[in-house]
Amino acid sequence: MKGSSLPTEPPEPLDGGPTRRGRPRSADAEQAILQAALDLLSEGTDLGAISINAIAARAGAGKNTVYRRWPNKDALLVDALASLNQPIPEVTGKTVRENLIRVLSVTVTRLQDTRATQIINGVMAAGMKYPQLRQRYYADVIEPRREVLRQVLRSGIANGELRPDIDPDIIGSMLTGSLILRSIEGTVPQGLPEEIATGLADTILHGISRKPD
Amino acid sequence: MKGSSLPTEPPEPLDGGPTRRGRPRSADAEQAILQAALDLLSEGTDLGAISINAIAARAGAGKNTVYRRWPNKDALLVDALASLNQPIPEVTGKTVRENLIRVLSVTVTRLQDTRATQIINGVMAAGMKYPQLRQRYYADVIEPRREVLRQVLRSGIANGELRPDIDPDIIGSMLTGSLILRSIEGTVPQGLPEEIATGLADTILHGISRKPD
DNA sequence: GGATTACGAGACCTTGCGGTATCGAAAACA
DNA sequence: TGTTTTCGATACCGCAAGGTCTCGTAATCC
Repeated sequence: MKGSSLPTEPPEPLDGGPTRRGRPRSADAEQAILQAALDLLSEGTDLGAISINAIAARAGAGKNTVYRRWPNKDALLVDALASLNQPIPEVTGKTVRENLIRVLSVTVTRLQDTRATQIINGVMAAGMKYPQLRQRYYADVIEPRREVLRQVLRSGIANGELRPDIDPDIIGSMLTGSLILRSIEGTVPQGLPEEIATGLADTILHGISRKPD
Repeated sequence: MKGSSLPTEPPEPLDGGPTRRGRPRSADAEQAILQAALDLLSEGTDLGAISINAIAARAGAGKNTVYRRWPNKDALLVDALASLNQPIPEVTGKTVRENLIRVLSVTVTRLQDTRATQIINGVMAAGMKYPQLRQRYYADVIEPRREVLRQVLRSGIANGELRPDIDPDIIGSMLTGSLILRSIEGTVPQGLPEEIATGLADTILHGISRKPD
């Protein structure tokens, strides 16, 4: 199991010499293959069960065309997931509450998309079998968003809106953990993302205790 | 893929007639097989990659001995997971805070056990490939504990300790979701379970906003 | 046109799986 | 002792996967 983008990859110059002799590689085929892999992922098939045959067939490509670009299945899946990157939410609100709601709304919206949740579960399912894949998904998709969340909390501490003794990591894990858990369980709340985000934000901001003493 | 404990299972009487003719089945072998399955699970291998061959070899048993007891791999894994059941925490505290800390402490302790977390991740990884297994794990292990948590919260609402407008399900998902998420990420906090539980409980009870206005 | 490379399709090989069958030995009962 | 059942081990079957190779064809450069 070798990763992609290793220096030892002769069959993927595509850029080195400006002069290529024969028929050029089809960028369309490349995209079709990546898209087919994501399609299969989003259908809930677990990672181990996705076959190169199926990907090639779905993409209308030959297995040859796949293996000319990626050395093995792992590398292909890693690249497919990497192409999922989505814009990170901007936090331009005035208050921590506003920013929390904004960030959480994006996450809720994302999780309400069946395709996305299936892929998330699939990646979780990758377990140790595809450690690179999971690692990369975390680094590329999860972590940047959690960092935004942490940043919101830290700035809240800095400007005095939040208690200074809280741990942004823990708060972040409570907020996103709640959503991730419900995603895993298949019980993602289906209301308006803003309302759900608002509920979470207000809960974590003000707590659940009746007496604010 | 058939489940276990179906009525249609002739090759597992073991109790019916008090008189069995030949050599009796070895209870040791049965335990060894279940234990071997759990061992492999706890080593992080994902469920799909655990083979009957490996289980039998690890248990020092023949495949025959396995298939004489379980009709197929699914049934064996389901039984293996079922043998993991642990006592549900009792909630005998006076206040919601006490009970929350107690319940969460048990969960933290459990997640701090590498073996348990590996198995949890493995079950998550089962995804749609072994729906029965995941279903049963949820029903037998996860759900009873979440129900205890919900009960604590509901009683807190009933006796006025908690605001009446909160949703116990959401609060529960924030608390356990935080821990599950960190378990998945491999960043389970390693301090004293009581301290970690206390931190979570107080956070959710009093919120993070500075001014309790 | 000729050389070269990529194309889709699919045959092909090896590997490993779940599951079955067969082996001789061991443990119980009659 | 003889019968029956289970034991561990292993050969075997059918299947599906990853990966390689070979087709005839299409696109690009010289």
